Amino acid sequence: MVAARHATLAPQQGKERLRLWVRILRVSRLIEAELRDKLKTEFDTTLPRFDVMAALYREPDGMLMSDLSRYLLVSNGNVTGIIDRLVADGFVVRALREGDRRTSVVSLTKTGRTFFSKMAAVHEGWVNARFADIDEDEARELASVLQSFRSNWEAET
Amino acid sequence: MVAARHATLAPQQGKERLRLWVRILRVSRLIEAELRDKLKTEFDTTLPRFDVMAALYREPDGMLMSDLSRYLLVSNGNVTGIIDRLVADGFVVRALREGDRRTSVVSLTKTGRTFFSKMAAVHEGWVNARFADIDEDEARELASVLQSFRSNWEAET
DNA sequence: CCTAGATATTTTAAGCTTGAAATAATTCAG
DNA sequence: CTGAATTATTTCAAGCTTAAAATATCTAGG
Repeated sequence: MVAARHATLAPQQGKERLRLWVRILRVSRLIEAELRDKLKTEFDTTLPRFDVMAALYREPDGMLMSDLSRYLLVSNGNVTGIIDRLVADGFVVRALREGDRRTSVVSLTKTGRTFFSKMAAVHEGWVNARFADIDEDEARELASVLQSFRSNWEAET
Repeated sequence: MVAARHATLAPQQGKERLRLWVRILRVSRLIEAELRDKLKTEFDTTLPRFDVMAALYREPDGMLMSDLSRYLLVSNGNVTGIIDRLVADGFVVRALREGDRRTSVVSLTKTGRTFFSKMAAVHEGWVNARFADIDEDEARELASVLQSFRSNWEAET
């Protein structure tokens, strides 16, 4: 009977975890869609640009292209294009780095910092409003589960 | 003093919720990246194609393009392209619908159903393996928080 | 019947994304 | 010192994605 129990129980657990994943994905897409829309209409920018600027905002001394792509979990070539456009718009500069001519350090311009800091404040408001229904304890616990999930991931990989 | 307390406490709460959002986003991107990679190497397909096929698999009688895009939370035009390629590969058919020549009903072909059902089983295994660290209770609670989050969303919107 | 508005879908242009190939520069074993 | 391997980035082709415009069809009011 053990085998039989396995046959019915294991799939059940599997479904539960699959369901969790589907819900994480759905919630994250819902919110992303809303943020994308708001960024577009209120700041005439995109989510990927916001993400890149957020990363650079945290590093006033700039980042290498490879640091950016690793941090944002996207490919190298992807970052190149986004940075190209941000440079064209005057929000970002590429600086040559003394001693290693392969790399360039990208960082926000003054204009970029000013623009992003305005955007970040509004963005935080949007997120707070969206998550207002989730109470503090739940938010904290949920965040901690996700955090440990990610730690395990990085330990395994 | 109440005002002063607000001034320090409210931002703190805000940060907590922002952090939660950032973590949801990160976990979902980590997993998506892994699934994309596995789908590519093991089934020579993509995540969007998988998503479309999953939706169609649940509806043997087929779906309208607009149902698909609403369900998947993506734009109309987006679905058109993915379906075009799935049709070209013989996984999906468009059927004219009697009585309304604007619409077409898309559904999986026999080949498509067979292919997807193999893929789905393996996919479920990947997700289970990934979420193995999260225990059942946590998974259930997390899923329920996300579910009610989404319900609230849909009620508000 | 006719046409104005609504509905379903496709097309388009611009930007995002990936993985792989190409370029360029650095490092290090011999 | 040299050249083979490594590292950092860009380029490329294909596919994904969106919002907006274009098509095509349907529905209803007059």
